[in-house]
Amino acid sequence: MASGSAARKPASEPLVVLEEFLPYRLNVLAGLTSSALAQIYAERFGLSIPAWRVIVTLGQYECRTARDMAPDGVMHKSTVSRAVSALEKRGLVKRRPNLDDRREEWLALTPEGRAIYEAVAPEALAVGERLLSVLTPQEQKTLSALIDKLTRQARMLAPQDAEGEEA
Amino acid sequence: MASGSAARKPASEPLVVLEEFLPYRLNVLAGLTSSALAQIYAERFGLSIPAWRVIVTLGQYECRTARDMAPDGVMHKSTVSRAVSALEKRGLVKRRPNLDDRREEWLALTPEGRAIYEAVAPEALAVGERLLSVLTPQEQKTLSALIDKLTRQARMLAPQDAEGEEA
DNA sequence: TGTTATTAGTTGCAGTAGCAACGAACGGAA
DNA sequence: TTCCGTTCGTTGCTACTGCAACTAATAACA
Repeated sequence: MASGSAARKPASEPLVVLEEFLPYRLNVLAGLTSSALAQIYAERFGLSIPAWRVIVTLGQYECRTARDMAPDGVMHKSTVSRAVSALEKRGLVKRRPNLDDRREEWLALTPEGRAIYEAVAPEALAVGERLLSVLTPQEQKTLSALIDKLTRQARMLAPQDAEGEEA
Repeated sequence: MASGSAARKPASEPLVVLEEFLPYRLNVLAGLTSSALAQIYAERFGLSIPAWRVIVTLGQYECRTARDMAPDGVMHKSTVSRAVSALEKRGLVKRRPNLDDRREEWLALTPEGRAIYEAVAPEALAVGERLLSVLTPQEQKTLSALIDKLTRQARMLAPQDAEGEEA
């Protein structure tokens, strides 16, 4: 009886309280920040998340694809491959064969690609700063250290590399 | 010239350093923890992430679907709908019409569903604890508070609700 | 040298996500 | 009651993701 009030009443022994479960909370937070960022690079520049990462990486260095783009297994190599293809098709990235090792190819931003980079990057940074603005500088340092610790540990617990999905 | 050494050399003015960019790091961490968790509920129990969330929520309360399952826009309602359908088909969740409002339906775990819940939950918790084991209790408290702060802020910056994707 | 293992990158396939449109049911106001 | 706006939930469509299999090139070793 009293069917209505049973809805939110906890069951006898809730083994996991989702709202307190760290992986869940991390995923919610990561998803929200992604949404905030996606507004910028997706809606306004037509970039997917992998494409955005490629652009930023190439804006930072001038490196080669796949393994360099996902050195820690953050992106799957097929993901990188497709992102690069798309960017090349749009004329934002250029491939150049590596004569020393013809399995791989050097990637670099074209002038158009760099223009986009220089337009997106500051806005993305601004979002990051707006996010962090609720933390004191000290808290930001602490957070950074905690994330590093957890990431190291998570890397040990995860299959071997792999990433993606949510939880 | 010296083409090889240019690969990792930073460009003149790297506007964004991906490895230091908070949204990126959050996503990497969240992805890694998801992978660790997925090993359990996906490979061993055949549950998708949304299904896992539904199971846990129903193990915690005895609530109704969709809006209750995603009160903060963490999951899209279509995602919840499909997860529930799949779980119902497997006999892990049962629907019961809500006579007070026939738009919605009450959901509850079946005995089989609860059995799975009681098998998965402790293992998932263990993964969470193993993750947190690299932090002191004090650090865990701090982290929790920081995540809360950031989540609140991110919720303000994100479109309106929405979630998903990565970055 | 030849043989085998490893690595960079691509692509077919299948599963899954979100969006948007839809139907059904409710609530409020005239 | 009727009409309009809102909400719960489902479903078609499309796009994306990861996996696994594959090619091509290199490395390691006998």
